[in-house]
Amino acid sequence: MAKENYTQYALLGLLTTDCRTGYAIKRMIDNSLNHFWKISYGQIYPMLKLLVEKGYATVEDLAQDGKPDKKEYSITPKGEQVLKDWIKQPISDLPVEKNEVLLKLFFGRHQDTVTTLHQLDAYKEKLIQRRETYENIRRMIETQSHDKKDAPFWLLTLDYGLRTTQAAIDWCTAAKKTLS
Amino acid sequence: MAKENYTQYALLGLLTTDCRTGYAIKRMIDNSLNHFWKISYGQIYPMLKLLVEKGYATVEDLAQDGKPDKKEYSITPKGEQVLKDWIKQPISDLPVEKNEVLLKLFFGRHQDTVTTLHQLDAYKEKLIQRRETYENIRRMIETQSHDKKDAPFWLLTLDYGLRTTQAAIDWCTAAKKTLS
DNA sequence: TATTTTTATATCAAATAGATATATATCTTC
DNA sequence: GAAGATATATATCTATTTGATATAAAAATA
Repeated sequence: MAKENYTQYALLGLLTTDCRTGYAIKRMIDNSLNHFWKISYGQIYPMLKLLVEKGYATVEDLAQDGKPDKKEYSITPKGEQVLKDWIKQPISDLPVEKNEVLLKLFFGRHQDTVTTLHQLDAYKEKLIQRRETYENIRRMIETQSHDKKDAPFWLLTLDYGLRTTQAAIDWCTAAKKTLS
Repeated sequence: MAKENYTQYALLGLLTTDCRTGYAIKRMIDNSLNHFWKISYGQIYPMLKLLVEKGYATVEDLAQDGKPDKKEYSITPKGEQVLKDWIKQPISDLPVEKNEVLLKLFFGRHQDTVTTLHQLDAYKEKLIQRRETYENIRRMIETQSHDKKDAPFWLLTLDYGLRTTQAAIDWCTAAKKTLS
């Protein structure tokens, strides 16, 4: 059986926001969905083409004087229906989240404790930075007066990122105590 | 630049435990490292071959009467050094953990609240099951008297899984309250 | 004016995910 | 005791994803 094609739905969903070009979609995902999604151009551009082929989106080729062409995409009613149908589908099984730090710690007996503690420090630092990023996104969403319809949902997903990141930070503190 | 080859290190690491066949490695990762790692046979078998080619492991072909051949792998001192060198490397940037439920919730305004609440229920249920699995693994590690050297590290990684899963469960509770 | 950053599209190689094929052994249930 | 299910074990294949690179012009900055 073929894998679920999440890319398709992510793009359709983003076309219902202000994102209309492949570049804008990439930026949006990297900046505002980065607590639960990522994507590459190698996924975006072929998929945008496919969406148009399937009639889920339309494209407007904007040839500007001198500038390179710009393609603005819009979701169609058919595309909106496909998006809604997917959203209401039962959720699939929980994915495994691969974590390099935990993989190293799992084999931690092969290393001296001091080095392991340094790595936990570095990990905690990165997590704290991530938490700050999330706080910034939250402030951005809360201050932007437009997008009133989307905002509550966006804040909920952010809260997920904040809570799980905080739990990971707390774990770092506890783990360091255990090891030293 | 080529991506870090974590598969290599995961296999070398597991060869320092009781796992000696591709099948045993797969089972171990699916059962005991499933809170932070996953792997496919398509990664395992070619990589085991490669480890032998590189001199990081040796293989013993056990042709049993009637039974299909069984290949038992052992890590070499060279392989152990490669493993240790990798473990001590600075950790890389935090990966993005893709989450289907959050992607749907992000586009939640396209759906009625009741359906969304049901999906949050289903998600919470899966998280609770996951937490139970982790508790079971913890009991297994704590009761098994062998592996005294590895046990403290394995319990630390489990604690990570328990804490972040609990945070996600708490988020479900809070999110449902917000939406209803 | 020169350099850097941002906007914008496109493609490629390597790695991963998930499924399937094959074959035997063992365990369970009728 | 036979049938069916589950566990052991290796191998391969396709689709998808990742991360990098190429290209080019506009806009911002120094």
